[in-house]
Amino acid sequence: MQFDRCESQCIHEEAVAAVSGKMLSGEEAQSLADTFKTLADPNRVKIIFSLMHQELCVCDLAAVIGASDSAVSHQLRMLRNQKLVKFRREGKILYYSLADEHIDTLLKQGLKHISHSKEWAARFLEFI
Amino acid sequence: MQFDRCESQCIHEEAVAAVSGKMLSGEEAQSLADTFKTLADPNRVKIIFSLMHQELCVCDLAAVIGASDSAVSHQLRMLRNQKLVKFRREGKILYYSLADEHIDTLLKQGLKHISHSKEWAARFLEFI
DNA sequence: TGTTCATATGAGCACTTGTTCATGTATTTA
DNA sequence: TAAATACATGAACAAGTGCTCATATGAACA
Repeated sequence: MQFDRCESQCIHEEAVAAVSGKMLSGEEAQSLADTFKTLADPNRVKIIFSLMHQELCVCDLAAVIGASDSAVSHQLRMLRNQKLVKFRREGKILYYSLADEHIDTLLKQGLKHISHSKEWAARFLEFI
Repeated sequence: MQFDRCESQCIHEEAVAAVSGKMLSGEEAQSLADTFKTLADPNRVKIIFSLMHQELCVCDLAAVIGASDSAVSHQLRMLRNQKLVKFRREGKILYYSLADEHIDTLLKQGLKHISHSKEWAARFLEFI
């Protein structure tokens, strides 16, 4: 492949070749990164965490996480684009909920990693 | 609680109270966000993905993901700080590997979410 | 129809992120 | 000890993010 593009002398050629053969494409890595990026903000984490318990409208979410309606609406757009949440309309009110159960698992897996270093994380894993 | 801080009129009070009682603190939400933020970059995703297959040194990683040694080193620091990777020294060379098996699961869970909309993701889930 | 309310959206701005480039550090080897 | 190698780090800068504020949309109701 393009070993010549590498600037270093220390390459283990077989290892590099083996892993390169299985590597994600740039676009694939970007998609995965975008998925995690969606959960890479404390307010969005709080939104997902809230919706794990029950569906909520925009201003309920704003009240729960302590942000403005507008800020929450902006974040919800991102969560919608990444298909992490869905909504149903009832008159003027939009009720948001998680798009599927994988989101739930994804957040729990994050908590599981944190529980290695922080005690509080283990507590949440018991109750959700 | 601090319902008076909310700017809206549409609050479902019981729902907000119920969820508020279980809500993550700001610090806790930040820790969770930081965990996901660590995987929110395509080059870091590629690094983790590489290390799922085998341990690699810094310049191997640079060759595999197509970035400079320096860029990779900067990213590895972040992955180290968040305890996603560990390393062992052998002479001048540092061999990096995943810190534990939860990282593996975390990335797979991301792939599982993507596989809802992208076919390629399902293929990776079969082989890793 | 006009008003109100719940939510969405665009512009603008402070802050953050990821890279490059130059330099520093630690280990091996001459 | 001096030079070379593998990696780390700091500064600096372009690009991206998340908020606020002002405005738009769309549904209900008088």
